[in-house]
Amino acid sequence: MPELPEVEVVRCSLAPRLVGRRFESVEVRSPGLREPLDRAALEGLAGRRILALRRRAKYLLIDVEEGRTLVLHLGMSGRLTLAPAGEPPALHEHLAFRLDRLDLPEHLDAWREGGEGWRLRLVDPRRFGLAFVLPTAVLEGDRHFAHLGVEPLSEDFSGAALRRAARGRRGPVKSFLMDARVVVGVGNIYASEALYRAGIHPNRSVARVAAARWCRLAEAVVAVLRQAIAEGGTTLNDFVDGEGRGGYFQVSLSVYGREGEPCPRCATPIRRAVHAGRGTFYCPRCQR
DNA sequence: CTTCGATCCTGAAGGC
DNA sequence: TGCCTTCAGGATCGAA
Repeated sequence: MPELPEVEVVRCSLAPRLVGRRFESVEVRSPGLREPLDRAALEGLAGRRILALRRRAKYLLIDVEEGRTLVLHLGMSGRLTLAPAGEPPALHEHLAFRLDRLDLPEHLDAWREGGEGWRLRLVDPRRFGLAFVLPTAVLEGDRHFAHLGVEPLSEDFSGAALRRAARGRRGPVKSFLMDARVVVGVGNIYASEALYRAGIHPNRSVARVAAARWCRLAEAVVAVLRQAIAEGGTTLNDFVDGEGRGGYFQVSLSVYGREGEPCPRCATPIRRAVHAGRGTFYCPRCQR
């Protein structure tokens, strides 16, 4: 489900409601997701105040007091949302973090609704997600992060950076764009969309992409990701932000999921192919 | 070293 | 209506 824009949308929606509060208690309701859950480490977050919400690649990072960071990954089907503390657990609710209550004037205290406070919960039917705790200071050295490439919305990302990373490599440019060692956060939806915007055929070998086209591709990646964030992410099936609201970018998708529909630019029917087992959508006329 | 395919899991959708 | 197959936004591992 979530690629970079969706994780960013979750982060932005939750940050104002989480930063400054404490995890009052932590409930670990499943033995594991993609990896076993460290019950003691997660429960050890109880009582700590939330300092910041950050993102690295598709990981959401929740920094808490005393130098710890809760790392969450939503996998394919994960949802991270707020719910009233008294609401019964959802199906596949693997983690629940009960939040403390802010001492606000009553007319400002939305948290007072229901009288029981709120909880942050991770629901993930397919259990492809991750949840673990790391010391904040050594986060980047962890095996989940050590190999990751450049952030596409950072200043370090450019056509030149892509071209450099492509040196000595082969294979289709679509697989290259989805390789987290090259650039992070670009998943199956936005890889198709960025290649369409750049006019590059997904099957083109990385060895045959000219310098100017690497620049167009980098610009297309940034434009697609920024627009998707602005539109609240892509809700194809089940993506929602921290408040349970869906996104709108699915309306703006040019090719993804549109096999047989006319290309927005030239009306040629959109085609579907498969790269590394994943569906790829493209216009055979606009993309070369 | 890279690249590809299989794999973890549930649920939605489509064919019959 | 119901049963069966196929496919899905990610990331890792082993094989070649």
